[in-house]
Amino acid sequence: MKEHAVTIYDISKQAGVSIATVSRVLNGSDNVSEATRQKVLKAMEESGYTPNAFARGLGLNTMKTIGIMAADSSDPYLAKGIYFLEQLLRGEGYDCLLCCTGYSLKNRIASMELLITKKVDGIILVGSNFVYEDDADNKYILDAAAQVPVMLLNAALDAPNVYSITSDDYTSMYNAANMLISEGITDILYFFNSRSYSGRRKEAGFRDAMKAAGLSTGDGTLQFYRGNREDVPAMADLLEHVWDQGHHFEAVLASDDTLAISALKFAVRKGIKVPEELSVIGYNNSMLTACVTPELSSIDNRQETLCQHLTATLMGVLGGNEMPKQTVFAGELIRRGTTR
Amino acid sequence: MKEHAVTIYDISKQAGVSIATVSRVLNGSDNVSEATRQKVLKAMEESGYTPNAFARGLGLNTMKTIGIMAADSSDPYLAKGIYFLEQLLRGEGYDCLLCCTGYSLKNRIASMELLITKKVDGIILVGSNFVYEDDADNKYILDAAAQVPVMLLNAALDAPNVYSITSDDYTSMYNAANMLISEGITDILYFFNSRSYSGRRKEAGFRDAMKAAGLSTGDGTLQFYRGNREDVPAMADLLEHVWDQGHHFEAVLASDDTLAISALKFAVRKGIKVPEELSVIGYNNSMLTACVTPELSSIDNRQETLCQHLTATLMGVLGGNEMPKQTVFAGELIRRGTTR
DNA sequence: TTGTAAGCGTTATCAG
DNA sequence: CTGATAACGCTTACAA
Repeated sequence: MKEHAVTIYDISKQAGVSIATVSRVLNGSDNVSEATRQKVLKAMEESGYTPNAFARGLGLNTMKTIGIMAADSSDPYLAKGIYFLEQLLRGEGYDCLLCCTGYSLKNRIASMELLITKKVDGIILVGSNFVYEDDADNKYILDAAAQVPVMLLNAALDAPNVYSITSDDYTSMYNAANMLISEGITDILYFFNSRSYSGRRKEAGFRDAMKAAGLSTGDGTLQFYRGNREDVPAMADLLEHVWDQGHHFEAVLASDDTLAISALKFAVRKGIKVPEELSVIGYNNSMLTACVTPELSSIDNRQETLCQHLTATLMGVLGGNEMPKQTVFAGELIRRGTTR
Repeated sequence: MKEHAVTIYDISKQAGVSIATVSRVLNGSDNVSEATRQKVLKAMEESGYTPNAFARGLGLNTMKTIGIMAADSSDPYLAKGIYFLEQLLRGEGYDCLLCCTGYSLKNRIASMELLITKKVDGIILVGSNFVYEDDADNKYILDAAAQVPVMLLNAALDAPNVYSITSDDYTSMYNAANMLISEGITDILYFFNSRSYSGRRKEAGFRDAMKAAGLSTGDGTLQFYRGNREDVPAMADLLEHVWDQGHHFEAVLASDDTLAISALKFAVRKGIKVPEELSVIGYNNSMLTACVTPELSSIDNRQETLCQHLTATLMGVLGGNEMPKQTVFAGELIRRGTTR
């Protein structure tokens, strides 16, 4: 199982040329006569030669690899992003080194260093939770950016060699709240589970829409869920608790489809009719929207578009071009059965 | 941004020792006096030295990387597997190169070769869809196994240097069907969307349970869904169509949670009560089970356990130990609200 | 305990 | 168009 691997020397011998020539045909150089090229190609074919990626990496100082970091690659939303990115990058000839970092900063710093050590050509941070509120905590991003370009999917940070691609979460949430308000709904519960960069943008959008309509956002209008991100029943419990405390609401505007799904579960428990008595809007427009009845209205943040743009930008940067530091795409509310 | 990288030579000079010594402290060799070790460590610290991974890879012929292949890393079930594996492998000091191959054999062969070319230390195929019914189609796995160990998560293939870790899908499905039958349910619809290795095992389990009970599995008892794996409404359409054709059923036994969810959607459309008039059982025990009301009964195939075992086995193989070629774990039906 | 020097398999720079 | 030959940065016998 470990025969002596065939190298460029073997090929050069077998084809009766120098290793330089072999290397040339390997890299598609023009300066090779068709005759020799064929000789070399034939030798490669016959001996089943595969160039050694490490040696090549050493020479070229790259192995065409991009590091992808995500808190949890099984989170449906992040998983989609990773999937799109992997496909796109592969199309550009790059492989992806995946790093699931969890949510602890310490872990993230370690992962970042590891990727740098492995000499990836660029790093993509998938998910807004990588950008912290406290600037000091974002130092690890700047440090990495000193070595390789860092791309932020769904988060923004203004720093040298970091590029941000985001959906306009603020406006999306503002518009969604506004739509509810324009239907005469005033008791809106804002349900969220993250204070990440985009989490804060969303929240601001909601608050501003309420303020613009002269509505209060006091006492329990915003509910933060801090438990497990997959535990839908626990989320429903929280809503039930709020309701039982006497805080009734006519709509739930959630920062995530999972939270919105839990509102539906809550409604069933309480016998509240959706959407007649309760409107529900989620975020991310994930496959979960189709899993429930009625189907969930949700804000689509155009992940695939963001990923395409991110990849194109990264390729531009790696190609030595000047690229836009921040790009923002508009989101869109997809209306389904949980809104009137 | 591209200062001449600091190498082992710089350190050796700065510490006043040879590069061999530097290399020794780098690799934690015993044969270094504490005094010199400190000198070297200090030099490294001061100059912010990071060993070049490519050079090291060239010398050691490994970069401690495992290739992970999956059809679609955003499929919730596969995503979970990838997540567990990545965590476990990182714990062992390995990084993961992710390859989303889709379902076409051609693509898979290419991805496989690519991973081999990049000189990964092992390859993990996540998902039973990598093992085809026609043995000739599995040649790409054997070819890869000639170079590096290949691990199969949830699929089995008997070949040199390939190791299979599976859940006993046959028995799980057999038992689930049996449970329904023992409750007096005879009109069971088996709803599936894959003819992969584990897909075939599940189907066989269902068929055998029916046969053992003297029940027929003719005319439409098994329904194959061939559309998009996320399109729940389309799945519900199929069930509705079957029902409207006059084939009524008292239970849906699904090969996947998504399919089971669609049965719930179908039931709501038709006003059929679950579980009183219709029992539903899914497979994978994913987070989807908690998203619906009533919550979905589902078969847990112990992904995390499988992943742990897979990782341990792979580490054993890489360590040169003899390891079991095939391991089977039992699954378990988690009963929730969609079964009586 | 430490140093010298020979790889590891490419790429790239020069001459020819 | 082609061939020597020097990097690339590290590991590892083999000497000392």
